[in-house]
Amino acid sequence: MVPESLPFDPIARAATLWGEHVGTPTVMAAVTSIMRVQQILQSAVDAALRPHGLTFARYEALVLLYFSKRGSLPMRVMGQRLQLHPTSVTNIVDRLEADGLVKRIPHPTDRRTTLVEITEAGRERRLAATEAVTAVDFGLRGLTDRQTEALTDLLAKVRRASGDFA
Amino acid sequence: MVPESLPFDPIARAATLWGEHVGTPTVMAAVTSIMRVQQILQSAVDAALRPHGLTFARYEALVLLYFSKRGSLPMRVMGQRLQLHPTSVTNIVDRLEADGLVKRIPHPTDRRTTLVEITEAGRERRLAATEAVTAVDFGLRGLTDRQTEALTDLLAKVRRASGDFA
DNA sequence: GACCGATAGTAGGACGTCCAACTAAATTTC
DNA sequence: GAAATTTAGTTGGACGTCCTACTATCGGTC
Repeated sequence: MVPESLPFDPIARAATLWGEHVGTPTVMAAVTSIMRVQQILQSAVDAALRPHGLTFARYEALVLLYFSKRGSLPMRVMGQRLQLHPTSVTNIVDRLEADGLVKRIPHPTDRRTTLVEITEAGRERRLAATEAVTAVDFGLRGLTDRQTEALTDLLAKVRRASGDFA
Repeated sequence: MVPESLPFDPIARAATLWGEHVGTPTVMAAVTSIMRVQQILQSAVDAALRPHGLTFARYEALVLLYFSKRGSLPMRVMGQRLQLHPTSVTNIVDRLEADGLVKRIPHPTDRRTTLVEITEAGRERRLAATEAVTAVDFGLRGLTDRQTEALTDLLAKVRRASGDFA
């Protein structure tokens, strides 16, 4: 989440904080930009979802379950797909369940495993929320399709160099 | 913060979650990549700072104060420079003060204002922490200098289109 | 000089994320 | 087949972020 108002030039932040003091200025500018853009995106999506009583994290979980074959997944798998710590999954499922959007059901054969199943209310909520998310252009309208692809490619290089895509 | 292990291909996440269901696939791939890279960077910096008893947020605050002219700033200004909600500044300063790295002092003329001043211990901590942060290459070694600049430029376009750089 | 809106900061609460430690169950090892 | 190891999930605590609501103070207006 980011403050609603941004009463200054964020570029000044990078200069003030990093300048030539820490690391390569070029690198730090990129780091700061990524941090900032992520904030912007997160904020935009959360704002769109708030009227629907969802956060981005919970929306992602709902979408994940919706598009799963059986409408249910083990919590462990949810954590893998959403790149979340097991405790974060517990937290999110707790809240979704409290809202009646999903429910926990025991795994038929593995008693360690808990399946999370999307409810009918959850399906309806996802539909409404998706309309809101679709209406957000994610502030990426500043880029052409080719530039968007270029951005993704550059970020993919970073991820690869960081051992992502394990 | 991000889980230490990432036992799957994050690209699959974008496909699973978004596919052609929400928005333009190209755009969503970029969004997902930004979210992910931010996670990676945040995680790398936090890991480097943990041995020094700092988080990235607190480190930023410390650096900001260190490079200020008088070694002190009003909390309001800190919030502007760091793009943080006033309550987040309160939180961070609380913790830094508890560690003896900064201290609150009253503003000489405006009694509403609280100045936050870096202590000697704070200066020493910043130095040690900066060495740790400098050693992190932020996973951007996957890019050449030119590519890093290209990345920053693309992100700047996004920020501009989103009304950043107010 | 007395209001009254704007400003600085804090308190309390929600949320998402992590880690460490724990329980329960399955799997592997011997 | 019993013991050790691994795996699934939860609990409790820390942290950072936000929002709403509040107090204290400043400044401008009348």
